[in-house]
Amino acid sequence: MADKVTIADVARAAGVSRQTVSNALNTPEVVREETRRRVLDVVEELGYRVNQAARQMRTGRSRLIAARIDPEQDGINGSVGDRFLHGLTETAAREGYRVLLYTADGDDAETAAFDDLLGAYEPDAFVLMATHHGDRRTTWLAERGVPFVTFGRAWSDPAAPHCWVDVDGAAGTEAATRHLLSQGHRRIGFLGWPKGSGVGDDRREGWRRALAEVGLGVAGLHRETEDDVVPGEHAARDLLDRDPEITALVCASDSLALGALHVARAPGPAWLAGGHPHRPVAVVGFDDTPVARAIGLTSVRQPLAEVASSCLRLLTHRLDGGAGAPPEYLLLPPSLVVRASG
Amino acid sequence: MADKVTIADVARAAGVSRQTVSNALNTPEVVREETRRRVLDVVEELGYRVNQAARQMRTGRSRLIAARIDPEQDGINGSVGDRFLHGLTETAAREGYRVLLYTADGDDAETAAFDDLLGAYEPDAFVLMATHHGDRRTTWLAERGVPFVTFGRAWSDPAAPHCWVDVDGAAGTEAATRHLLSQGHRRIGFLGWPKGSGVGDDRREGWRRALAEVGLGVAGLHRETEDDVVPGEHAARDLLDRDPEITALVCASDSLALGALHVARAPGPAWLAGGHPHRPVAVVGFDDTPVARAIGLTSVRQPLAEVASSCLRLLTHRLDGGAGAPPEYLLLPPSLVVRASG
DNA sequence: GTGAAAGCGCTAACAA
DNA sequence: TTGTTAGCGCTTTCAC
Repeated sequence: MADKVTIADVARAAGVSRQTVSNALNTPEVVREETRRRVLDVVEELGYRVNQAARQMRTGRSRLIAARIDPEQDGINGSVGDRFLHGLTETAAREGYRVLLYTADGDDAETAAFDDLLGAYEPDAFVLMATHHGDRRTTWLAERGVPFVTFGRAWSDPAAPHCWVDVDGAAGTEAATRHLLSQGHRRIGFLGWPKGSGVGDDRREGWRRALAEVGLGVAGLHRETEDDVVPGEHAARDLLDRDPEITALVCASDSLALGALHVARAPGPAWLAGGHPHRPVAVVGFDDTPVARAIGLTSVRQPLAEVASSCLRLLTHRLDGGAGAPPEYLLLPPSLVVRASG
Repeated sequence: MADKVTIADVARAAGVSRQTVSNALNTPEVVREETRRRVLDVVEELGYRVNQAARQMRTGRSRLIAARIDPEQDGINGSVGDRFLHGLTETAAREGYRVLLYTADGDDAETAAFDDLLGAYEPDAFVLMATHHGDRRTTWLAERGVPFVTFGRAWSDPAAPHCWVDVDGAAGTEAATRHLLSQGHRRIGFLGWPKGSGVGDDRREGWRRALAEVGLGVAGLHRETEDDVVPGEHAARDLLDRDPEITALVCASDSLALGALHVARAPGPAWLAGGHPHRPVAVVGFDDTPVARAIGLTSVRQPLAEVASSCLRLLTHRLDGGAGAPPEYLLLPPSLVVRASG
């Protein structure tokens, strides 16, 4: 283990007091240029680094940001969270923060994790993913005045009572639908999640809007189901069977889109488990997961690195600057990645 | 922010000294049963949690384990690291540790990250992934006496100079090859990475072994290439074009396997970008990524949750118990997930 | 079995 | 502009 260099060692070597070293590092403008240089040189030379634990005891700030790592659900959508986490870790490091991981299954388990973490490691803030209606996590944190941002808007309270960053899902499905319209498709279905989920309703809305813009209705053109491959396949089959005119499907996720592809391709490739010959139908997914890339699925891509850096920016702004300022929020545009499937 | 409950609050409420509270929590056997009960009741009641920063200052232990989060490479293989990280976080929490994330691009950047982290947050240990020949990270840590485990054996020094957990890749490809043999395939090719990578050579060896066991040679039956879809496709085409008798391919990764599938299926599904009609060939991948599941690719699965928990067990054993004990290591068996592709 | 004292490394407040 | 003092919450040491 490398021998620990403390602020006292630096002070001694530079011939100043410990406090001056601290000032040179944390409040440089208060130290004379020459002194500052000398101190920083010694810091460099000795390889001194401030000890977080000691600093935390004094300042009450840990420079730790806590984030949950999801169990991969179906493994397809899971990649979204992982890309986000990566972006968060990178941006955080640049701002002098580190990401602390935790797991939790459900809102209540997660608030319990908050409690644990705050008691022990005292993270300065939390970054939450996948906000939803009636999210108990945000109220728990807000009640206790713990700083946090969410990836996902404040669905329950659109008046934005907390910081959030989100991607405009409706704009994504709208772009997807317009793309299909421009390809000549006139009867375009939608595969989504049961009503009541903010994200799902938002994505359906974009599709509806794009059709409405060209005077098309949506009656009988959509199905709602659980977000997984097999349910997606069933829903797609049902939809296509009942309406022979449908030539394209917009899906709320790549999982659903993959299910749709199982029935939408003619002839279905035999090795695509459960594939049944059907008529050719264009399919667009959502999230641009590795699976979409692998199978040539057109998909709506979320700018996850940008979402992550924005989350961190809002957070540091709040942490380092005005804690009293009104919460900020940010809606980022997605992009459409066009591939062979549509 | 929840008001902080300190050990002094607990001591006061329980009518004992601070020290007794500390003992009741950390050295229960030294406190009288009755006192211990009373203290623990108050701890519960007040929601007291030891402050890590303060404890760390005293003990020098942070109960933090640092691990790298990878940028998703091609997005396919990336899922391995993410599943591993998840397992690590879950097991760590059960053992009273938390996972601290960092990113780094290359060995040298990673050792720089070690230096930063050790100076500032003082993680108790590191968990490294993807060890390789001449790994500068392990020597850096070993030289400084920093505890660590690796997911991936000590390739450079098989005498096991450090703790590691790995999956028996050769056993995986051997099982895959045997499976294909049992299906009647007699001429089975291999798609892998350039020689010299520990993992790649290991996986090729399993295939070779399985063929040797039934008296088959490997001359002209393998290709080495970069671990990505397009190179995999080219290599597969080359191999299949030159040897018309090959009816099955074992691949060192799902990325390569996906590339192979682009040429191995007849007729290639049109929406699989770049697909060219070819004769039908069975394909087996490695890692059982979400992509494998999505496209029905038979693949070798690594028990990542078990790898993660084993890593943590070796680590805590070393951390809490004998730091002087010889390094332990563990080779876990993979399993074959059979799907439509082979 | 329990309590008092000391100090880990740092920085806020104040004094020089 | 620089130095001194104090104390964050905890546990190790030693006295009782």
